[in-house]
Amino acid sequence: MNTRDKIINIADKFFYEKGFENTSFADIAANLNISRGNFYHHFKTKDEILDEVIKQRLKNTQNMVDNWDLENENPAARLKTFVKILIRNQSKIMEFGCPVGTLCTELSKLNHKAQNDANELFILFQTWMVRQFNQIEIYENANKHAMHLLMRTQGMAVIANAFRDENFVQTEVDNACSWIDEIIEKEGKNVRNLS
Amino acid sequence: MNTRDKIINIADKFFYEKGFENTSFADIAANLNISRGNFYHHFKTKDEILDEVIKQRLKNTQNMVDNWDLENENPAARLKTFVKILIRNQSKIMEFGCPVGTLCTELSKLNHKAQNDANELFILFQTWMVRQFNQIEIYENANKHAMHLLMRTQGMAVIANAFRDENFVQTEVDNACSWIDEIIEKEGKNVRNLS
DNA sequence: GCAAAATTAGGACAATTGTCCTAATAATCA
DNA sequence: TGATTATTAGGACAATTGTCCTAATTTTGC
Repeated sequence: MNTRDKIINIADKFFYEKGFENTSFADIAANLNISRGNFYHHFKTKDEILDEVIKQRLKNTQNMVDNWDLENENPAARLKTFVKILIRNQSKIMEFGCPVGTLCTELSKLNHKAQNDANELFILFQTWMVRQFNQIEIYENANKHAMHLLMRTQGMAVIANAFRDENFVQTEVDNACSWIDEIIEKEGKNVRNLS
Repeated sequence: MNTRDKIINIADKFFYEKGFENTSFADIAANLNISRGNFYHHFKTKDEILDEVIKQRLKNTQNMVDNWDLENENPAARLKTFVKILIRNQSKIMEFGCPVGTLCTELSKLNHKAQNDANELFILFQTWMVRQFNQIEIYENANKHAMHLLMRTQGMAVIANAFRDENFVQTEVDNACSWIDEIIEKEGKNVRNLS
């Protein structure tokens, strides 16, 4: 891997674990055993690194949801796979929160110009979930349901991070999965796309 | 108001709006027209200011929920008053997120020693909500329900902050209020404390 | 194998950070 | 009033920040 990509990867990790503002060039340089001056050849500013980190996250996230489409037979299972991300990444989320939510929250406080770019990560999930609801012919409330699931996962991540309670996460993931079943039972129409 | 209290108040505001790390002594001093060196007489460290800010928030929050107890006739109305904080503080929450959630999130990334103190703000709400559920003789699931409502308000705040969508907030507050009604209808027993 | 380009190291830079000192001023109380 | 205490201003301090320069080194392409 070239130095540029190494910088992006470590920055991605540190921005998540320590926060953007609280991660310095020195932190990244020390971790990669490169000199601080070396950065300027690859990135003109720290903000430019952030831009690339967000771009990479967007790409990785898109790949992830694309795989969810392939790996699951129906929209219900896909939506549950989304919710269960809280279980799969449980330890990291309990330690550092949601990578998307905490970044957006921080950039909002910093009034940072990359706010909109970071929000695209949310919008990616939102758009993908709307499509899942549409596939079972839920159209009118598709966006509301997508936002609701987005809201729940963010709430779970914040509380999981503060309380560090595994049982809470499991309970709320189960709740959210039940909610998905209920909504589909009530509003879902396209039976071919249901299990 | 004395200088010490002025410092705490402005720090409280700035820690919320700009974040703890991103608020400097210089910011506070400039806003109060006092010299930077003056701080040391009142607080030995920045962390000490944070401690006082959290103490003040705990006191104010306790007063707030105490008033909710007096102003509402039954637990259902009280719990809804809690949820509707998202409406009452809508513009601030859309701009800066939830004061409790964003502080806990930031302190977690900073691995700051005041994490547990900040979490007490969450616990205050949790404890208060458990008491509301207990009053209508919901005991077994009281804590799960309290955590659920805490989770929902945090999720709403994160999404409201990122999307800045008033309709979303209104819709989800309504959803949460409906959820309260449903739970009470299913599990509530003490009819004297119901409307 | 040599010239051009890409990459890196090392450090200078001005600005800002939290902390802490000293001296001046204001308030308090006998 | 005069002495003591509380409060404040102003700046020093070492450390750290992001930025940017130059010179050395490595890689690349002919």
